[in-house]
Amino acid sequence: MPELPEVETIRRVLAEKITGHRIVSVSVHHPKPLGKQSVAELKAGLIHQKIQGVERRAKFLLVRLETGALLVHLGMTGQLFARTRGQKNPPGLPTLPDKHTHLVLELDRQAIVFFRDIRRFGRFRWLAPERVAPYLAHLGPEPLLPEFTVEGFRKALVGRTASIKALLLNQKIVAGLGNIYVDEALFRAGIAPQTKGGKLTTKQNLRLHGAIREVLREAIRFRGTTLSDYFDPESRRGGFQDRLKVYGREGEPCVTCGTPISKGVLAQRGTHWCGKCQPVVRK
DNA sequence: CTCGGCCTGCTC
DNA sequence: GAGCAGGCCGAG
Repeated sequence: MPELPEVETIRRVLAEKITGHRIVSVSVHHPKPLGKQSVAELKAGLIHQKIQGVERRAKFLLVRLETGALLVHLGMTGQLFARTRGQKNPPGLPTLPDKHTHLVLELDRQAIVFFRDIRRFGRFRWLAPERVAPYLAHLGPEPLLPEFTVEGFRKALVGRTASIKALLLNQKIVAGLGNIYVDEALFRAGIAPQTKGGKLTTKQNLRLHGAIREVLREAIRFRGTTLSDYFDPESRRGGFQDRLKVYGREGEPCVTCGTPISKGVLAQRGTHWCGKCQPVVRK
C-alpha cells in the first residue's frame, strides 16, 4: 500500500512525535512480521532504548535507537499510529489495539506507537548496528537524492527486455516506487508501460527520470495517496488521490486528450495508461 | 524474468 | 464463490 511518498509522510510525522522518547515496554501480538527474529530478541533490542530519530530508505522506516534500529516495512496494508495514553479514538477508525495490531510500543511521557497490518505482508524487527547497512544493501538509488542520476538510470535499463513497468517496480533499479507512482510517472513521461526497458530512447529516459522525481515530490507535498488503508501516524488521510491522472481511472477521460484510460495487467499488476498520450513505440 | 505464494477484506 | 487490492520473495 504505502509507497515512497506515504512512507516519507509517516516518517516526518513519526519523527516529530517520538524522537527523544524512551521505549518503556514492548508487546508483540503477532510474530509473523518478525520473520526469523524471536520476540525475545526484538524486546531485548528495543527495551529502555531512547529514540534518536526516524529515517527512511526506499519504503523502509528505520527508528534509530541508541544501539541499532527498529526496522519497519509496511507491506500492503501496514500502518503506524502514534497516540498518547487515553487519547480519544478518531471517528471511523478502529480502537487500538485491535485484532490486526501486531506490535505496541509504550514510550515514556504517555506516548504509544501501534503497528497494525491487516494482510500481514509487513515486517518489523530490531537490527544490530552492524546489520543495518547490509539489510538495505540490495536497494537501488533514492530517487529524490542526487545519487539518482539520468546516466545511472540509463545504464540500469540497458539491454533489459522486461517492460519498463516491471523494471520501475524493481527496487534495485530505483528504490521506493510502487504500483501507483509507476503508472503516474509513465503517464507524465508519455511512455507506454509495455515498452521494453532497453528500448527507451535517450529522450524518454530523461523524461522518465524527471517524471519520477516530479511525481514523488508532488505526492509528498500532498501527504501521499489514500485509496483506503493509508493514514499517517496522526490518522490523517493523504491528499494526492485527487491528483492521480491514470491510476484507478480506467474508462475515465485522459486529463490531457480525453481518450478513455486503459487498464490491463503487466508485471502481474493492474496497470493504467492513456493509449494516445503513451503510444507504444518500437525501435 | 515470470510466476505463485503470502494474508485479509471488500466488491462483484 | 471468484477476483481483486498500494509489496516482496523465492522457485524454476
